[in-house]
Amino acid sequence: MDSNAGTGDERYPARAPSSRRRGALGEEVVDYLRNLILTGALRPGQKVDQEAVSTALGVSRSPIREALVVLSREGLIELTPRRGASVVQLTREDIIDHYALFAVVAGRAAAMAAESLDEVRLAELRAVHERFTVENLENLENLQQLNQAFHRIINLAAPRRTRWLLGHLERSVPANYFEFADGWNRVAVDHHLAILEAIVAGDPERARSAMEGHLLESGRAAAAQLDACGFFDAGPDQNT
Amino acid sequence: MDSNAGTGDERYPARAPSSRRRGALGEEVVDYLRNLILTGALRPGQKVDQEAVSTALGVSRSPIREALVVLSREGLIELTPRRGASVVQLTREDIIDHYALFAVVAGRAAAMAAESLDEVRLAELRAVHERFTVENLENLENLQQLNQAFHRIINLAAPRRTRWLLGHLERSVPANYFEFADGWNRVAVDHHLAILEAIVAGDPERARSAMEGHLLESGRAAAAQLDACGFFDAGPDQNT
DNA sequence: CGGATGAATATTGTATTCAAAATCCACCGA
DNA sequence: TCGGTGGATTTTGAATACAATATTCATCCG
Repeated sequence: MDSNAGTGDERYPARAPSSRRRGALGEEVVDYLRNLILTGALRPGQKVDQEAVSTALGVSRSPIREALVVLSREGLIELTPRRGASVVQLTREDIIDHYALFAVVAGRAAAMAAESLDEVRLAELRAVHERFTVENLENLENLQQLNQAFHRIINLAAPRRTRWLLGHLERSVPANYFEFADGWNRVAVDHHLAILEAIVAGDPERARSAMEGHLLESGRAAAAQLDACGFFDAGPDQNT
Repeated sequence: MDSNAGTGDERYPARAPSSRRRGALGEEVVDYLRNLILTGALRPGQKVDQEAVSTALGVSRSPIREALVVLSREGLIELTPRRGASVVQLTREDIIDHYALFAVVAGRAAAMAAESLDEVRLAELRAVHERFTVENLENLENLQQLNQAFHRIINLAAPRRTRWLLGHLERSVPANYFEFADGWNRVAVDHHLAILEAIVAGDPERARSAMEGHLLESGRAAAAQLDACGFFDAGPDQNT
């Protein structure tokens, strides 16, 4: 079977202890596992072995368990008492639904932005959009950052709880990993422009529907991407 | 006085080890702490002492820590590395905002219910509403259960991710503890009726707006109740 | 030959221990 | 008197230890 008998496990790529300060080890593990799940490295249905993750990251099981609890709350893994954690099978419907939720919540934020953004923020928004427009389409890293910046400025107009929820919705879905492949950014630029104009015009309803449309489209795009990657059809791994 | 003299801490009421099976101690603690926070027993800003909770519940600190992580994700406490957990100060705006989010998400569920509920579910919904209408107004326990049942049936029409989010939104807010005081149930009955009729009529948009209106009103009612209880104005406790 | 049985093993959930950091407090000097 | 300083104490975050439950696998019985 395995050559690295006992400790190593190639399902869980090892990682340097990381420079992150003590006190956030749990968060570290959350990010690590979330990545593995959302990129498909951990197949749906597959069991998450605490010991294996522990040795892979070189930390004890305590932070691992913390991370598993968090991820179960995010809906990425299922935690069955005494039987451990297993990766949840995300379906196409889940993704579409998730983006639909994202749409209504972000729509709310956009509407508020149209009502309350001051000139400074508007200028920032314009600037970010401008850079987004001219950015080299190959530079995915940058595109993602600019996209996030655009949305973050808008979300600032929303009250605390809404911002909090948007943060959660943003993190717990494969989006970022695939969204900008293909010609999606072309479309996104148009969408962003429509949103920007509605906000500048101070028209809450138009901003809302522009944002909603944008995210519903994003959902379809993400689902298509994931589909192409075989994210869905690869049936649940039976190493339960 | 408590038997555990010396170690006991009256801020954290002791509790029987509970019959809950091993494997869910963390959840137990989550519920325990959430109750203390949402009922105002733990004041905003107050630090949560792991050791005290641990001895109060008679469990080790491991499940306590798990619970704290969960509650921080729910936005009820703030977790600062190396400095522990403290109760978040929920403002009136937070409550209103929270219900507004609840409104748009539940509105989505209601719209879907109007489109897809079958006769069996509709009958259930009618039955629950009927009981809700005639229930003795003094019996808060029952009213809450019927209210939840009503909403649960509707939410069943929504896809998985939406149901998941609704569950979270429902739990992490003081609502249940105060919502039905005063004459609120009178109003709720009317709202529910409007929602029910829209769903029966198969009119998604009407169902959505009825549900949204209901929850926005609920938010105002909850905020008013909490206000009357001094939930907001009692400034942050400085036992940081 | 197939399925039940039960000991051996592995993995989990919880408790306990340990080291680092933060907090507290008495003492000192200005 | 007041504020700063240094060490004792407390409290946290992580590692380890331990007990209970699941899982595995070889054996036995039909």
